[in-house]
Amino acid sequence: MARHSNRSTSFDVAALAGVSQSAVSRAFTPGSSIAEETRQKVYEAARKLNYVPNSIASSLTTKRTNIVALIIGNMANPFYSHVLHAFSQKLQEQGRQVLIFTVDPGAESDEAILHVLKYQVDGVILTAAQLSTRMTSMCHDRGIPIVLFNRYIPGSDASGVRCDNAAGGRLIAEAFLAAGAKNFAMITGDPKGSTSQDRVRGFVERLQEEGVRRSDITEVGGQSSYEGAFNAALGIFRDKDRSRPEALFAINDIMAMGAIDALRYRLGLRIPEDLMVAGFDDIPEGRRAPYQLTTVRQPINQMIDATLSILNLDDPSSGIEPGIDQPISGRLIWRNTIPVPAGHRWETGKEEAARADTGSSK
Amino acid sequence: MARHSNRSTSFDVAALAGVSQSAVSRAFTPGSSIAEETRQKVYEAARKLNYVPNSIASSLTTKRTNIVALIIGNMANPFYSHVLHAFSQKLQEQGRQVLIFTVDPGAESDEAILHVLKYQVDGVILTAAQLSTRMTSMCHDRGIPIVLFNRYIPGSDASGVRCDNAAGGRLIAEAFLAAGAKNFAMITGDPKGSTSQDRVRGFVERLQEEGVRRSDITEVGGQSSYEGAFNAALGIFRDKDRSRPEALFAINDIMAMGAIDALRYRLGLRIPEDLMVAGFDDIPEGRRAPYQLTTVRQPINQMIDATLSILNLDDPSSGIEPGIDQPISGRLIWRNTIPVPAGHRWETGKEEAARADTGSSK
DNA sequence: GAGAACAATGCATGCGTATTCATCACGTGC
DNA sequence: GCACGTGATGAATACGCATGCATTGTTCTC
Repeated sequence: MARHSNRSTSFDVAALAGVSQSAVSRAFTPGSSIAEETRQKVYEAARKLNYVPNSIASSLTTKRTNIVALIIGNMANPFYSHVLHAFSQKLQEQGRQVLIFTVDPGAESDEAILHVLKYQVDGVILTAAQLSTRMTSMCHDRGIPIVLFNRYIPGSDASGVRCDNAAGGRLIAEAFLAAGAKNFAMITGDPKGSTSQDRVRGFVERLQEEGVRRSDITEVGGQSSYEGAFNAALGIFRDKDRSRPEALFAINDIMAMGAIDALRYRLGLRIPEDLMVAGFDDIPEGRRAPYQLTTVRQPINQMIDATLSILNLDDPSSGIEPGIDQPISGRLIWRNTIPVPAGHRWETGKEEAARADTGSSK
Repeated sequence: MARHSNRSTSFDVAALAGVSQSAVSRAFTPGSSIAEETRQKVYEAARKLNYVPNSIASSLTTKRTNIVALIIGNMANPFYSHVLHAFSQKLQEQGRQVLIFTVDPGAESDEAILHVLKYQVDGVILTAAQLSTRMTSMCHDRGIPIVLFNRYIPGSDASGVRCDNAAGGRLIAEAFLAAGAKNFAMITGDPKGSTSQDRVRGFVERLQEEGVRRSDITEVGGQSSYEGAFNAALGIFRDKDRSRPEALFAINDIMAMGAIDALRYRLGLRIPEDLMVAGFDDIPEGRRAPYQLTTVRQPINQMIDATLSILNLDDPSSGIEPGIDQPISGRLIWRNTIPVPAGHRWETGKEEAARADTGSSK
C-alpha cells in the first residue's frame, strides 16, 4: 500500500456529515460559531474517517505553526537536556511542540537559523550556541521572536534570559575565600560563550578585590564536557613547579564532576580536604552522593518562564519586544566540596530541597 | 512592528528577478529544469529580499514535511537523551528535523500520536513509551511509517528495533554465575515495558537453567530512574531475615548507578567485594571512574541506523514495510562491578574503546 | 407584533508553493 | 531547409484549511 493513500480531508468529513467544509473547520476551531449538534455530527463523521485536521495546511492561513525551534549546542551537558525537557513539556501543555536543531558546541548557528526560518516556527530559543546579529535581525524582520537562553550577544538587540553569571562567579569566589583558600584554579569552557566569560570574570574580579594576585589564579581551558574537564584537571597538576591550588572552580557542574573524578581517581586527592571544588548550574547529577557538589543554582524554572514570557507566543500581533536582558540571580548551594566555614550559617542544598526551583521536571 | 510584516514570497522574488514564480520555485528545487543564469538571478533577488522558501507551504503540495516525530517517555535517563541527540544529528544531515513529543514515562502515548498526525510528519519514532495497536494502524492508514525504538508491542504489526534484551539478561546472569554468586536481586523498571520484562525474563531463565531457585532471586520494582533505583536498593536490605544477595542486576545503567550510590554511601557496601552489580545499556556515564559499570552494551548506532532504514524516509512511494522485529545482539562489557573470574579472557570495555559502537556522538 | 440583535451556516477566496501542461527557442541530423 | 528532440519558461491549478461576507432562522425587546 502506497503512502498517503487514504488521508481524508475536511471535505470528506463534510460530505459524510452532510455539512459544508467550513462547518468542519469550525468544529475543530475552539471559540468559533457552531451549534453543538453540528459539532457532534462532524466529530462523528471525523471519527469514522479517522480524520485529523492537517495543521500544516491550517498554518498556511493562520500563520501559526505551533512549533517552536530550539537550537541546542551541547546535549552532552545534562543541564541542557533538562532544559530541553522542561521546554518541551511546558510548550506541549500550550499545544505547541519543539523542533530540535542541533549545532556543534560553540559553533555559529547561522546556518541552522536559515533552516529554522524555512519552517515558519512561531519562535526560536537558542541555547549553548553562537549567533550573528545578522541572523537575529533576519528573525526580527519576519516577526519571529527569538530568545537567547543562558547567553547573550553583546551589541545585539536580541533578547536574552540568563542567570547573573558574573554575580555567580563572585559567590564562588567568596565561598573559597571564606574557606581560607589562597591559591586558585579555574577550568573554563567555550571561550567565545558569554556564559563562561562572565562566570570567570566575576570570579576573578572578586578574588582580586580581596587582593589575590592574578598569578595565583591558574586558568585551564577545556572542552565544555565531563571529559574535557577530566583532562583539564590533570593538566593543572602537571606543572610540578606551579604552586598547588587549594580551590578549583569549574565553569559548570558537569565539568566539575569530570574534574572531581580526575582528582580523586587519578591523582588520589581528597575533596575538599586536599582541594575544594565548585561548579555552576546545580544539575541534579551534581547532588548525587559521589559528588555532593557545592555550586551556584541556576533558577531554571524561572528562566524558562521568563523565556516563554518574552517569546509571548500567545499574542503574535503584539510585535517583538526590544532586546531584553535581565540577568536573574543564582544562589550558592553549600554541599560538601567546599568546607563550610565555622560559624557560618549558610543555607545548604538539603534545607531548601522542598521549595527549590530545581531542574527536575514539574 | 507587528509580526509577519515583511515576509516575502516567491512572487516577490519573481517580480524582482523578472521571472515567473515557477522559476523561483525551480531555482530552489534541486534537479529541476532551470538555466544556471536564471537560477543566479533568482538567488540574487532572494538575497536582496531575505527570502527563504516556506517549507510549510511546499509540504502542502509535496506531502513531505521533512519532519520526523520522536515520542520520548523518559528524558531523565541519559540513554534516551543520547538517542535523541543521535537521531537529531543524523536526520539533520538528511535535511530533516526532529519534532519532540514528551510523554510521561510508561504512559500511553495514544494522545501524543493524535498530535503527531496533525503535523503530517514523515515518520514517527517511539521510544520509552507505550502505544496501542489502534494508533499504529492509524499511522499505517495514512502512510506514516512508525518504528518502535528499544521496545515492541506484542501482537502489533508495528516495526521495532531493539537490542536482544532477553539474551542480554542471560549474559548478565552468566557473568554473575561465573563470578560465583548464589543469591540474586533485581531492580526492575516499568513493568508494562517490554524492555524491562525481557531483560528480567532472560536473566531469570538463565539462572534457573543453572538450578537457581526462584526464591533466591529477589525482585524489587522501582521507578525507572536513578532515584527510583536508589530507593529500591535500600529496600532490598530492609528485610533483615532475607538472606543477602551477592549480585544485583539493575535493569539499566542509570538505575545501576543509583543503586550503587545507595549501596556505597548509605549502606557502606563495597562493590564488587560485598555485592556485585550489573546494568544494561552501556551509557557513557556508567563508564566514569566512580562506577566502572559492568553492563551489556546496546549497539546504539546500529540500532539508530536500522531505525532510519526501516523508516525509509527517502522513498515515500514504497509503502510501509510489514512489521519488522529483528533484535540486535548486545555484548557484555566487563568493567569493575563484577569480579572477572580467574582464567577468563573476556573482552573489557577498555580494550575495545577504539572500535566501540558507543553512545557518544560521531 | 415589528424590528433588531444574534447565532449558525454556506460560499468563495486566499495562504505560498510545486507541478503539469503548453509553448517557445535552439540546435541536430539528414 | 525541414522535422525533431531538448531544455527552459510561464500560466494555471491543486494542496487542505481558515475566514470574511452574505444569508437564513431564531430570540429578544419594547
